[in-house]
Amino acid sequence: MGKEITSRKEDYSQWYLDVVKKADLAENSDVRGCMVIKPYGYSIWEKMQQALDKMFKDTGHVNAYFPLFVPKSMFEAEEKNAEGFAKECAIVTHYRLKTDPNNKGKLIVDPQAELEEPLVVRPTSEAIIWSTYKKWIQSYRDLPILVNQWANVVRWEMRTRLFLRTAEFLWQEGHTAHATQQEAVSEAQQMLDVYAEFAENFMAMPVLKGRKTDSERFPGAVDTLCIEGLMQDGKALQAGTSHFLGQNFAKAFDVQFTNNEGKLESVWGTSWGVSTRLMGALIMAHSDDDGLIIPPKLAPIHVVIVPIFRNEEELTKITAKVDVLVKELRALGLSVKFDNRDTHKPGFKFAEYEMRGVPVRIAIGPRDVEAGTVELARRDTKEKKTLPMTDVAPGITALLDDIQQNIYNRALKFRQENTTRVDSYEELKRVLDDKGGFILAHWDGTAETEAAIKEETKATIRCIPLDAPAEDGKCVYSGKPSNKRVVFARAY
RNA sequence: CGGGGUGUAGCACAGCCCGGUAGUGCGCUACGUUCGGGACGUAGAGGUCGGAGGUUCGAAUCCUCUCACCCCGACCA
Repeated sequence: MGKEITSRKEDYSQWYLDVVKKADLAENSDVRGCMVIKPYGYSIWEKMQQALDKMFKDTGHVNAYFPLFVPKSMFEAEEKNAEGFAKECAIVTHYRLKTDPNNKGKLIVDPQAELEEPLVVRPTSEAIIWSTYKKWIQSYRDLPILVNQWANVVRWEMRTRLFLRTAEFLWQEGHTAHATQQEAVSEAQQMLDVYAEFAENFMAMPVLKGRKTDSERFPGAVDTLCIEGLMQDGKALQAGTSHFLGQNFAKAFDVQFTNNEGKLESVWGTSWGVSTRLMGALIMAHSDDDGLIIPPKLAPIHVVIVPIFRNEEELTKITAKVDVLVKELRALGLSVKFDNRDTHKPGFKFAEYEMRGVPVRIAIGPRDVEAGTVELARRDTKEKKTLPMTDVAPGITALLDDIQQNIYNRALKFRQENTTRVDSYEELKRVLDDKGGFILAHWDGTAETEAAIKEETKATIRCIPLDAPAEDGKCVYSGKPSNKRVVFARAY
């Protein structure tokens, strides 16, 4: 993979969109900046949701749902948060249309129906949720609150890109409230770990866990943790964030509780989220020129069976064999599709399922029926082999595990090969232009240096890795002392 | 908001410079031959050429206005 794709970096954008289209995942909507997620794309997102939701439940969280609309005054309460999102908010100002007296059949906004107070379409839900938590929390006995919501949010970006940045997107946002700082800090850390585990185990995408710099921090947070993935064109992608909010939102929304000594204290909070952007990450981390490659753990279809037949009779014979196999595979908990359409030829189907990234394909024709065999092909390596039909079910679990592992290993190898340590600004610039990828360099810790490098190179500090070993060095830009390396990259 | 571009069939486009009443490929429909890696043939269906106005005997084509979308910047925890 990697090689062919990175050699055409300039075409990567188009290549990405091609994969989205070929795999039938999504398309641009007629609505500006918005996306239609097609059934197949959505089925992959559902698999992600299911896996994540289980992990949230396993760590003690429950789901709830809060309103789409946030009154402006409520939105403003946490100043930094409001300021950070102000530039990209959609606002509802009216609640009624009326027929246009000057233009038959058309409608106009009824000027008489202006809202007393405009409603912000949530770009994130801290405001509405913390204003609700105020009502839910009186005592330390009410804590912690560990709530997640699956929702859509709207951020009016100037430029959008399918999955990676759309005006409206689907996500989950966890919002927790705690009695102590320590507990909230641990929660933020825990959820970052959950995200990293999801990315690596399910998406087969290695990620760096780190901390954002001041300038990249979530507005209103005390600390923003993130996972950063590396895409095949050498650009970084922020794949998830987990914020320690301190008492900022509790103070802004006056959320206090009485502790077990009878004293009033402000609540500590966290929030964390991942979005349909993960679909973009999945595509850019694994796809090849033939389309998408889905890790088995997220594949809506694990195995597709394509019959090869010339007439009804042959199909009947094949179907009899396939029925047995399908039963065996489903008994193992796998999702199996038998594509017996007579409207498309086998070659067409082969290509179609490859574009869609189905991990395993089984072809069975008259020859196989005679010999009691099938042809089995794996999507990740394109390897094909013929084996006795009775061997399929016993070996399939190991095969899927192997595919999952192989995809991960490739991505990890790619990241390792595209992670570079540099000790000078010249080197940093050169690596950025020649190769891209993650660049480990010393930084003096100032926002000025960070901004200057961003201005000059378009590279940002993706994160300060949590596991960065202490190492004395000099900032590549200013020459001032630094005690560890941070990760620079150009990013999506 | 700056710079550039495009609107013609479901999709991708040609035609516009030089005005004469719309075409190609894919897709779609029917029939036949095909079917172990994206089939082929034949016959069809499908378009007020983004919108409004103007010039002209005649406008997809020229002029004016307008709307929409795309790309590059700015923006994007």
